[in-house]
Amino acid sequence: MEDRPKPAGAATDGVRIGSTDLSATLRGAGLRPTRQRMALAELLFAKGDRHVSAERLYEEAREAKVPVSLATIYNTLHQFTDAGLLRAIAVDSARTYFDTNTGDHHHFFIEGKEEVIDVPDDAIKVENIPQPPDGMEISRVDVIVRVRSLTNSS
Amino acid sequence: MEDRPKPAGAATDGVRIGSTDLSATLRGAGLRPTRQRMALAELLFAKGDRHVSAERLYEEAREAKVPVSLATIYNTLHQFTDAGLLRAIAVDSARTYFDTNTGDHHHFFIEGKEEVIDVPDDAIKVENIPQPPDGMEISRVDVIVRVRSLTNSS
DNA sequence: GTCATTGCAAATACTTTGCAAATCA
DNA sequence: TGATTTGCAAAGTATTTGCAATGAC
Repeated sequence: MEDRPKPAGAATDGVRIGSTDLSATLRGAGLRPTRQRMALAELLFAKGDRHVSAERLYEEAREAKVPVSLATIYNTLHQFTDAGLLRAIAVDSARTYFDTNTGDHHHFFIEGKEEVIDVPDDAIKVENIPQPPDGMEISRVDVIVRVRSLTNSS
Repeated sequence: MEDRPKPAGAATDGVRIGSTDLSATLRGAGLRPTRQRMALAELLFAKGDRHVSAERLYEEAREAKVPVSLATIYNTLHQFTDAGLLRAIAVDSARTYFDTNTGDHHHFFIEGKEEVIDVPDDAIKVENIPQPPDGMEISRVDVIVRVRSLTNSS
C-alpha cells in the first residue's frame, strides 16, 4: 500500500474544480501534479458533472492519447475521492461510479444502460430521517431513483 | 444459462413468507421445492427480516449441515429475487445483499461493519421525486442512510 | 424416463497489490 | 538525489457459467 497516500489537506465538500488551476488544486489536495493526474483531472472536470467508472475513464484516456495504466486510473480515482474532489457512488454491485459533483444531490440509475445521472435541481427532499443506531452517526444519505425504459422491459 | 429460469407466476410485492407452506410458495413461484431450495428458504425466511450476502448464506447452510454449493446459493438467490421473494440491494460495490423484506422500506448501511439494517417503521418519506428522463419509468426508489460509529472514525 | 436442478471447476469482471523502473521537485 | 508515482503482471474477491451427475415427479 505504498500508493494512495491519504492527503493531508483534503478539500471540503462541494468544491467546484475550474478547468484551469488543476495543478494548484492537486497540490492543495496533497497530490503532486504529475502528467497522468493532470490529464485525468482534465478529463474528469473539464466537461461538467459526470459519473464515470474506472474502465470508462481508462477508455477516454486512451482516446485522448494519455499514457496511463488501469492501475493508475484506480489509484488516482481513489486519491481524488479521498481528497474530496470526487465522490464514490454505489448503485450497482458490480462497478463503482465516481461523481465529479461532490455536493449534496441524488441520482437516477438507468437499469439496462447501467448509467448514472444527477437528479436535476436537487429536487428530492428526504423527510424523517430516523435516529441512527446507538453510537452511530450519519455519514451520508443517498437516494437512488432506479429507472428503466418503458419499452425494452427487462 | 440453463439454470435460473424466469418463474412464470412471480409473486407480487410485499409478500410475507410464513415458516410453513414453503413448498407451496416455491411452487407458486414456478420453482420445484428441492432439498436445497427448501433448506435455503427456511434459513432465509424463518428468522424474520434479514439482509444476507451469498457468502453469509453459504456459511449458514454449512452450519446447518445443508448440503449445497456456492453456485447453487447464487442461483437460488437470483431465482428467489426474480420470483419476488427477495430483493437485491446495492449498497456496497463489492457484494450484493439480499433482503427478505420485499416491501417498501429503506436501509441503514453501517460502514466498517458492512452491515445492512432496515430503517424502522418506514419512517423515511421521499418528497418531490422528479420526472424520470424521457421514455423512462421509475422502477424503485432506494434510500441508503450510511452510518459510521462515532468512535473508530475511518 | 425425462427434464429440472445441482455441484464442481474453470471462467469472468472488477479491483487491488508488490515491486522495479520512471518521474518530479 | 531522494521521495513519490507509475505500470506491469500477478493476486484477490465476488460472481457466473459449462457440463456431467443427480434428483424430482
